Amino acid sequence: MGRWEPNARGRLEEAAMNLFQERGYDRTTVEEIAARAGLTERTFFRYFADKKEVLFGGAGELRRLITSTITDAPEETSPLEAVAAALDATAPVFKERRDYARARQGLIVAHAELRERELIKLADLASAAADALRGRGVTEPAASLTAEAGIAVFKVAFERWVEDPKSQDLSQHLRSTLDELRAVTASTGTANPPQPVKRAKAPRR
Amino acid sequence: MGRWEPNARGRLEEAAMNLFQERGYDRTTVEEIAARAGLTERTFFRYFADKKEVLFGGAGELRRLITSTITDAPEETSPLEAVAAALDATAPVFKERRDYARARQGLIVAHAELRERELIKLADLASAAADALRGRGVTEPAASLTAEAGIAVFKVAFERWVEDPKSQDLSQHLRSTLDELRAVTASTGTANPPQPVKRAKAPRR
DNA sequence: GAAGGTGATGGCAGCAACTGACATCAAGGG
DNA sequence: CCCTTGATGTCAGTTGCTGCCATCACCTTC
Repeated sequence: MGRWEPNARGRLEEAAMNLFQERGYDRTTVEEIAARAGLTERTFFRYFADKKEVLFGGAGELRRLITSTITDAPEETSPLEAVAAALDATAPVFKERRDYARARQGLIVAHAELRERELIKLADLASAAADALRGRGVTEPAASLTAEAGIAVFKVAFERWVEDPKSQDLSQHLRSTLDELRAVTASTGTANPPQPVKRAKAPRR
Repeated sequence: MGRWEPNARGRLEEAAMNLFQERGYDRTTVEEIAARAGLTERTFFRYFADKKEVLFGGAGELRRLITSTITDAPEETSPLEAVAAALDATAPVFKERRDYARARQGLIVAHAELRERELIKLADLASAAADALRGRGVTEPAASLTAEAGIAVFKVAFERWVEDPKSQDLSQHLRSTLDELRAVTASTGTANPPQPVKRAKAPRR
């Protein structure tokens, strides 16, 4: 297959992660990553579309997990429950690599460019979930909304999980956050006329 | 103030938008933008952190609008309602520039880098909304979740508004989408006492 | 009204991310 | 043993972006 050692992609990912932690993300050059992996810069860009992408290798796996979980859910499962089950299905992936996930998240929150990439990956997961819901017959406004709401739950729950000093399970965070979403949306809902809110004055920031 | 013509920032934004539509985003160079605005590349980067940012000049205004609307909402207003009012407060901003908003959105959906930027701007709005909610005494899991859910509503509603051939108001889209969110989250819960859900459907489309 | 300060702009050099075109090498098949 | 194939290397070039310093317009101040 390859020319030299196998698993070039994995070597690049590992070299990148190590270098990012040693010198920081932006003081690490792609050439250095490639060199540590025993490859060249050009080869790096054959495996990853750009420098950021080397930190998001698992996105495809998550997408498949979510899609299949929603698709395979029992027919009577409600859309939101199906999405919740899909998010829960991803929990083990993170549980096994909690340290890696933490280190990675530390990098992401510290670099706006990486946060952007993370957000588009999450949006992609939402899109995949919406597709899967439509495959179950959920009609359009509801499908996208349920998927987006699910991702919102995931974002909040994941953040709390990473910050959680005691290793409470991600699944538990997901469940309680979902309950919180239900509570927050269930309250004084007027399905009909949301009266125009009178704003006081110009933003005095 | 300036050296020559005033409003360098505005000239750069306009030149950029025009060039993006003429040649496309990635076949337009920053040097060309600056030249059309009668400036140099170096000056462009004094006004905008990077090439993408020239399309997101209004973000600060939106942020202030959302923050002040939530802060100034009557005390008895529920968190979700306050967020909904804040989103609604942004509608006029888009209404006045519907054509610009459409053209801009066309560029954004066509370029992943711009979608990333848009997502982080939305996340920033969510963060601002969460801050404002906390300022009203909303405790933490709820504040972030309500803000994120609100942004999810905004994303879906805005998308539908842009695609809407007949110019239905963004406010209307926001309202119906919020109702849809309530409907979708209200159904068969887990920990919560699931109340029998009888809900009129939001406008089906 | 001449001197000096200030803020915006230009000019230039340079780095690093990324790309296209082409050469080269390892491995397997016929 | 040659030839195909896929992964890798090499090289040149573009572009986004930054640091540093000079320059210019405008304003203040004496």
